[in-house]
Amino acid sequence: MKIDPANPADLSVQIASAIRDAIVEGKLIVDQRLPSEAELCEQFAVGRTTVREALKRLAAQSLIRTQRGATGGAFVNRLSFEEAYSQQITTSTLLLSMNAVSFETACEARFALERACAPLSAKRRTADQLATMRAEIHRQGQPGLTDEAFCASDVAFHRALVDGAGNPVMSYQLAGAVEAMQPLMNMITFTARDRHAIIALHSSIADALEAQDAAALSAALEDLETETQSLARGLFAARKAD
Amino acid sequence: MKIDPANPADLSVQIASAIRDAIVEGKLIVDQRLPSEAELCEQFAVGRTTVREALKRLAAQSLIRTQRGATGGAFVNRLSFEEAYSQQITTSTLLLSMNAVSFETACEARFALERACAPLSAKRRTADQLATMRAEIHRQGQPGLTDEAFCASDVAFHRALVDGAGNPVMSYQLAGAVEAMQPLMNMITFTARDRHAIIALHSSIADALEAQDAAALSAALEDLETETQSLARGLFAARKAD
DNA sequence: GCGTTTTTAATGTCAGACATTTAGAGTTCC
DNA sequence: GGAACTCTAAATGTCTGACATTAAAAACGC
Repeated sequence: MKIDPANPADLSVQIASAIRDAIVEGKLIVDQRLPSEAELCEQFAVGRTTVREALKRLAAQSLIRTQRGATGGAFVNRLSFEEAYSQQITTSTLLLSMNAVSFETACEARFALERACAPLSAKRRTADQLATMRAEIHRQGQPGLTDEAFCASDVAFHRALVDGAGNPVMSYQLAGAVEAMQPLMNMITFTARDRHAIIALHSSIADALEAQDAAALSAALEDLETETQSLARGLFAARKAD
Repeated sequence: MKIDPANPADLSVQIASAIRDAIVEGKLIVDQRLPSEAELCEQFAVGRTTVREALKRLAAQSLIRTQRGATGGAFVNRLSFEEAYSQQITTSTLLLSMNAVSFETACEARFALERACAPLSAKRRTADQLATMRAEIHRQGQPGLTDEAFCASDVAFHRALVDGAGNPVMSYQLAGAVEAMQPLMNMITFTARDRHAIIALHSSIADALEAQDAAALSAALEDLETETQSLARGLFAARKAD
């Protein structure tokens, strides 16, 4: 691992990058301890500040964790699905909000991806996941529920559907797509009639899943997308007219 | 934005977290300049080192960028799809390699997600994307190609397919799934016969895409998954027998 | 006016000190 | 001998002050 002092890029960036590469390439393996800050200073011939800033960069990406104390130090972190989920969700959410992605585009992507797990979810969904979905449907029907709570429940419902595929990689990839929709959905105000329509479609989805009928599930998801898109279109058109 | 000095968590983590929340909640908007390091020191009543480490954490997640010079400082960064792609790819790759995800699981997720864009790609693929895919197919057929180069070309082929859906959100979500497969695929040694079979399936995919036939595209993708899975199963079984 | 130079306000890096945490070795007391 | 306690050492976390570097803006000279 070497850095180039003549490189115009910040030293801490170069050091972080060198260590990251070592991790990605498997030269540093999970739970292995990195040299102490003092040793890294010597190795790269830089001050401690610089080394520390490099380590903070890696810590921010969950690539390493640090521990204080006598046997402490920086260790290569096993990136858990949990950590990766939450990072993905923040990134996806910001990506959508900062790039003015249209509701239509985001919605299309989300439903396309959800339909991808339909066959697997139909085959593998557990009773537990089904119960979660039914519970969320029930919650969505309660009077006095705020729009925000309704959307949150919607997200929970869809996450259960995705998790039903029983494939952690897929759950991870879709977490971002599903959760990042919430702020967009929150922009919508749902009338009682809108909610009723959505709840009915959610019920069809749950029914199809219970019957393990992949075709019905896909169809129901498609209907839900159509409904959601037309709902949004109507609302944005009305708002524009104001 | 406040921090709690009594909190056992590191101050720099708390500060980073406070600023991140402000960005996510929209209190700090894109391209807005953050207070200078000195001002942040005062505001949070901590040393400059601490503030700087917090800023480095945010920079590592591409939430801010810094600029030196008189009018410099830290600015809220517009998270571009490009940046998000590459972050997603590193994270996905590490996630798979560190959690001993089986080839089967990863492969299933990837193909399920790719089938999700089949209908859209069939509708929207550009001539350019089709040409890229044909070019990659041609490369894959060249003799003397290393296994690694073959896999890289495979990834390029599939990315073109995904991009064909013309939905940046979907491309972003799938980038991780497609690219993270490469290291796993690299573990496989392809016989000439294997390559021939894969190239034939790639051609069917390109043909279906050219004809804008969504059903044929889905079927071809399914065949490719079956082929890939059986190829891997055969190889792992053989290796185990050794 | 238009180059050139100087100033200035930032971030980047360094060195040294002290605070805090934690494991483990050592010690004491039953 | 074992349990509780103390001490020590090694590591990260934080603070301070200094200097280097960068880049824009202001001042200057012509």
